[in-house]
Amino acid sequence: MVSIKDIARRAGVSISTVSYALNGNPKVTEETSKRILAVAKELNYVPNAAARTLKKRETRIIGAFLTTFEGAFYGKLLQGMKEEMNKRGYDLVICSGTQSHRMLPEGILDGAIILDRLFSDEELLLHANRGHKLVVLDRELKHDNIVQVLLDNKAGATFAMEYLIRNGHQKLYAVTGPEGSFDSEQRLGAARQTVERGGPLITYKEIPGNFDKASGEAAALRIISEYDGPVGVFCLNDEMAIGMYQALRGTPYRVGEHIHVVGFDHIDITDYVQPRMATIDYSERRWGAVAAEQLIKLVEGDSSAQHERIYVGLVEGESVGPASAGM
Amino acid sequence: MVSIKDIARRAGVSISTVSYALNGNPKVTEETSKRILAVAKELNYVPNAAARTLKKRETRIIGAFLTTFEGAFYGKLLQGMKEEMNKRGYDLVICSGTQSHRMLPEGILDGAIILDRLFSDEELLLHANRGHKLVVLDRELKHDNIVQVLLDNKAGATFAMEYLIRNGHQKLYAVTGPEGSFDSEQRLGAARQTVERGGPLITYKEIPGNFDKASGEAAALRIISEYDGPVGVFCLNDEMAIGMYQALRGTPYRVGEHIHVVGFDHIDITDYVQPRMATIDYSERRWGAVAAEQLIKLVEGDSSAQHERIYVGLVEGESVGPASAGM
DNA sequence: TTGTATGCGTTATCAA
DNA sequence: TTGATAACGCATACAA
Repeated sequence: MVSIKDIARRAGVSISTVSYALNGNPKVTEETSKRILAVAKELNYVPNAAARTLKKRETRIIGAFLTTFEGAFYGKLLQGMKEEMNKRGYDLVICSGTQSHRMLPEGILDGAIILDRLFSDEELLLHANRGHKLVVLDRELKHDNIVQVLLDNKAGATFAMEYLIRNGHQKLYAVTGPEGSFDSEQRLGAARQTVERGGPLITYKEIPGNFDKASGEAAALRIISEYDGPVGVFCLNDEMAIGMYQALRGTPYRVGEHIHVVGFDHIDITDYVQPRMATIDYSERRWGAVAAEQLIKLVEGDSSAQHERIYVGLVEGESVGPASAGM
Repeated sequence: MVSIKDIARRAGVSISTVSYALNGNPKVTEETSKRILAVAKELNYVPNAAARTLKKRETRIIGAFLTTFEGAFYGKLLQGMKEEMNKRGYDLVICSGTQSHRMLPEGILDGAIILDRLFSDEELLLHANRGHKLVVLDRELKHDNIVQVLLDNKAGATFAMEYLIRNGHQKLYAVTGPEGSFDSEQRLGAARQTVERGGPLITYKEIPGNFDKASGEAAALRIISEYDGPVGVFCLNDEMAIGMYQALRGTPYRVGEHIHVVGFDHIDITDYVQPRMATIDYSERRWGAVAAEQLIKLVEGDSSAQHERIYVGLVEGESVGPASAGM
């Protein structure tokens, strides 16, 4: 391994001069600097991160923590984060699993973005108390070192339910996400509120789901078994709505005619299915970028770091028609 | 920040004793050790990674490099890697983009697994020459510090093409992956060989694809436009085969009757589509685990580290029927 | 069994 | 403008 000491010897200067030159400090002559840089390149010098970190107490690496690498993978979200980070001179690494949590307190990461319910509130607060900077995307958590960047789930769920009601639907269902999911609970809360405001004629049932295709299929079967006229179904994510489409394919029940469906997330496939699926849209990429931006502010001590909300919108589709259509 | 110095002071011992105690060195008394550990816990001590790394020249962190976080994301592969790594006391982080390459030479990573054609051979060899340990999943590269863990693409492609030929197909197509893709090139090579061995009656065409759904759709249109009897199509990955299914849905051409399709990868959806898709199967998880295992061997200087091949198998499906079916 | 002292590679203070 | 030196937190050879 080649260190600044080697460069110093070779260039006939002291290590401090080398350090200055490598860091572009103007105190050192253009001349010397040039010579030193040349020697550095010649020797294939690469700075040692551990040494630098030990001195400067920063790594310029940010970690994003996920529950798992499998399944729906938030690709655009991570990509949005990465691009924003890189733009600002930070690197992003994706981590998963309890074992990797150590990287935060050990000082390998300058900060972390959390999208992992298995990372407990208590542990996060512990890290925050030790001075580590965090952005949470999956919970509400108050601390000076924690910023929340949350999806506007309530607005989205309200849009979805109002869309069904506006189309005349009075028999409503919601297919939920897994227990403990922040997104699911927020969406569900707003859905219930919208139902309450909808008047006494509305009936509303909740079917427990899991945010996966299988639970959407199961929900479809349950709805069919109870069917006695057109219903409006708010699937709390698109994945389950797709499952519902698939389960209905072999039956006499048609989406947008008998079963009216709204999803959430606007995943790619919703634009291609027949009939086109109504869903709630937001920019995953922007979500990531905003999270990155706020975290870097926190890390750099910029006091303008603050909680952010990611806005959502309704995408209409033929998966929802007037209630009269299925009579 | 609390260091071993603080613990030493508080426990009334020297820092070396603390260091010994924390590292479970039997030289220190049960007594003292207990006291020191208690103090460490009380002060919420966490070792400083930078300092430890500077001394020991290892981080116990491995990086996996991907081209992008978006799109098909090798979830099971990464999960397989992660589990194997964790089992052996290493952490895995996922990286993407040129900027993050620095982590290898700077000593932040003990080794890396490469699945990113944008990481050039030259750069990899450079790192290997500096003593860094690598496992490549996406190319052949010879170096003492590099181990290859490659899918048996040739066997897979051969299985796929032979399956079509065995079913009597003589008009064959291959829909390729993007240019420069190692997997695509290997599969294509084996496909051609199989065709040559298949005899003079066979016609064979290649349609350039991109490993995505859209190019599968495009390929379907092209095949339809040339249609004059049943054809066998080897899509070099499942994604494109799914695209082909979709494009065919609105046409009079049926999969497994007019257009006979084999994919590659055995992604989940191939089991659910109608008709069930024939494809080439392998364990992504195992691929990851084997890569992790070999890399750790390299890192730890175990000379038994060696190139590995991940075996594949044919999954039959109704997407391929006898050639006579579509007459 | 415990303590003293040194060095890992870098940054940064201070003196020359 | 450059050089000598201390310090970051830890591991470890050696001394006590």
